[in-house]
Amino acid sequence: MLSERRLQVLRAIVQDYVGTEEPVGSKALTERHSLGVSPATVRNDMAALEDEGYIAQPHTSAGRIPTDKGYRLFVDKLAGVKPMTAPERRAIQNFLGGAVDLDDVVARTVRLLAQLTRQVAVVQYPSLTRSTVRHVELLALAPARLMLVLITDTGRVEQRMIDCPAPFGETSLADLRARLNSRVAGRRFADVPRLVEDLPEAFDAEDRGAVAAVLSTLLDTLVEENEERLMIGGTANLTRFPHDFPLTIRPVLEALEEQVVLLKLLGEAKEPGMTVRIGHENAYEGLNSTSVVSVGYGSGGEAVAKLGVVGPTRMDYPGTMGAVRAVARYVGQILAES
Amino acid sequence: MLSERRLQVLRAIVQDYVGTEEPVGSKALTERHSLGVSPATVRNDMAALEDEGYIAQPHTSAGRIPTDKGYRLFVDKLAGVKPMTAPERRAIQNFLGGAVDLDDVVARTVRLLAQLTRQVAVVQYPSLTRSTVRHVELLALAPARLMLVLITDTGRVEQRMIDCPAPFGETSLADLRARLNSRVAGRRFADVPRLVEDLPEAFDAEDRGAVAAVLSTLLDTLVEENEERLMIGGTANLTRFPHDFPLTIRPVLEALEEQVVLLKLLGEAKEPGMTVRIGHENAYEGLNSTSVVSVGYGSGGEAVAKLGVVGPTRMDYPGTMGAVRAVARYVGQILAES
DNA sequence: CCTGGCACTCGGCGCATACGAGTGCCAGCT
DNA sequence: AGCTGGCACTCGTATGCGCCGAGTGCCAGG
Repeated sequence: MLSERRLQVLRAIVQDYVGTEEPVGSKALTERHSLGVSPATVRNDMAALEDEGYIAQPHTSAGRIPTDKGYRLFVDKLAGVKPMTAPERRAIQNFLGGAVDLDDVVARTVRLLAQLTRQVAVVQYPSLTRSTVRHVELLALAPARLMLVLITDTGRVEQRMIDCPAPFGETSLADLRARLNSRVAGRRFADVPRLVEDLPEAFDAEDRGAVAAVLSTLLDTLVEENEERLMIGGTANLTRFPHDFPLTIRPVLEALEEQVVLLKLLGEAKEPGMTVRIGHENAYEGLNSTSVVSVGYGSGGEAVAKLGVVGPTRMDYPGTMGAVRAVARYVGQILAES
Repeated sequence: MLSERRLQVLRAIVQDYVGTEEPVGSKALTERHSLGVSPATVRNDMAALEDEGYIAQPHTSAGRIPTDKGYRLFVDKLAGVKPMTAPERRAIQNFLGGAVDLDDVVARTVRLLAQLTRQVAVVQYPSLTRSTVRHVELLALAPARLMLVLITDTGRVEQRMIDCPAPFGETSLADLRARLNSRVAGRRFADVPRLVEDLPEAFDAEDRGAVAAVLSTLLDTLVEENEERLMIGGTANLTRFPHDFPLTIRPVLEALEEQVVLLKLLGEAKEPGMTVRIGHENAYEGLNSTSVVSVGYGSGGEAVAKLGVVGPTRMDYPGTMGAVRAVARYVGQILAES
């Protein structure tokens, strides 16, 4: 176990390194933080911390920088989450409150997160599976061609074309529309398959084919849309670190284009709280020198999607986590209102 | 006027520079291109070209690189558009043909363009104003609360909430829905305002308020959606040029985040053909060392939106233009079919 | 267990040098 | 008149060298 002072030394190293972006030495530490001991003592502590793998020196005769393990300890034990100030909260609320539709909410959230953290922001669109159905609409575009429109409580709209095996009368259509809505409106997507199971039985034989087509399209839509969409912003922030730069930026941009990678990344965060993945903790190789801070957000008590930021492992964790948490909360509020 | 040979020299310089990314000297030119004259002669020609402003040297005693003006001449007079090969065309068609909905079409188009050109691709969503209405749907979510869903012939769907001044009966709603559709279905968005102008008159006084609310929301939607959306991809390609890099990449990423800038950029291309904006021809300062190749695309004969790529001025213009044109064509086809 | 002192390491920086690609110009040739 | 070979010149880049200083590890003493 590390002594209290050694933890403080680690904390000081992380803070200084994050601030200056340069390896930090024992002397600088004692000057900038009142540890109450001499540089020599700090040197001993640093040697110990290095033995334990919390810090490392880029080369002999240079200061120390935190390792992933060091950041991990810092995040878990040494740093809190820095709450947003009241004016910041107000600004967030105002900015998000001005959104006109779901796309706009997501777009604003991305911008906001990127600005607050000065890092790359990633926001997942509210997922279908965990939301509920607000309305299902069926339109006859042609006698045997329907359009299915699905509206969620988060304001998302999905539409699909349906080619029916046989023409479908206007009254049957109205009937189906009414029955469908009475069964699924207000229900969770996950429950829909069970709820519509026996619907075809209520119809004449001649219409059953069409009803089945509609239902299968509806269920398909629910499944397909699990390949969820994301919005990304703040990539220009990647350029804030001019030196280590060409090495790290390339793979990060590539990762950001691979939505699959990103979705996995966000998806990994299973627990209700915030998740921080540091450096090599990220499964994807290109993100080995970045950290990902993510959290779920949702309209009710339940998370419907995730959002987060991607930045260098050398990031201001308390501040970033504070911003991420605050934004997630307010997006949740906005979604609940609309 | 420049002699024929001098034009060939310019063409050779552009080609070599694009290939090697290094200033090209007189000797290398005579070796790689059979110009039939000696380096000394080429030197004279290069001096002349430099006087005219078509090429420049980064520093004394270095080779020459084309200026924006040089590229301009190259694009206008010296280079054609390199057509795609048959296998490439097939690959494009297959890839785009697999799309399931409009979002997917746009997403695939972006990926494709980025891959083909190895540059940053920008695709504008098909615009509302130039497209036609496929269907307008009205849903009663509550007695005095409606949802308007607008479906375009390009498969785009827009929805809006409407709070009515007074409750709106189910029969009136069906009536309005039918009247609306009979008037605007199949018509161009631009014509909609004129077509619905007198609709309120067909309704009882008690319903007119609600009808007016619906119409005004509909018209708002048409206008608002002129703030059109874009999709971007291939930003990782920005890192293909490791040296001049930190300087150019930052402002480009910033520009790409400013949708307004991009929309303007694409919007500038008014003519039917392809537009190439080279370096300083771009109004936006951050893009002064990049070129933008853009073209309109659309389902019918008419362009409904634009797409293009952003890359360094030192790009393979014939190849890029070929790819952009081919992709635009096939996207148009796909949209027309669906 | 902390501290001051001391020898040592090693990366970064400045400077001087050498190299070579490329140029401009000129005199001569066709 | 235009092309060519030759030549002196420029200047950016690469290379090698030496210095400097931050930072370390270790040790002896408080």
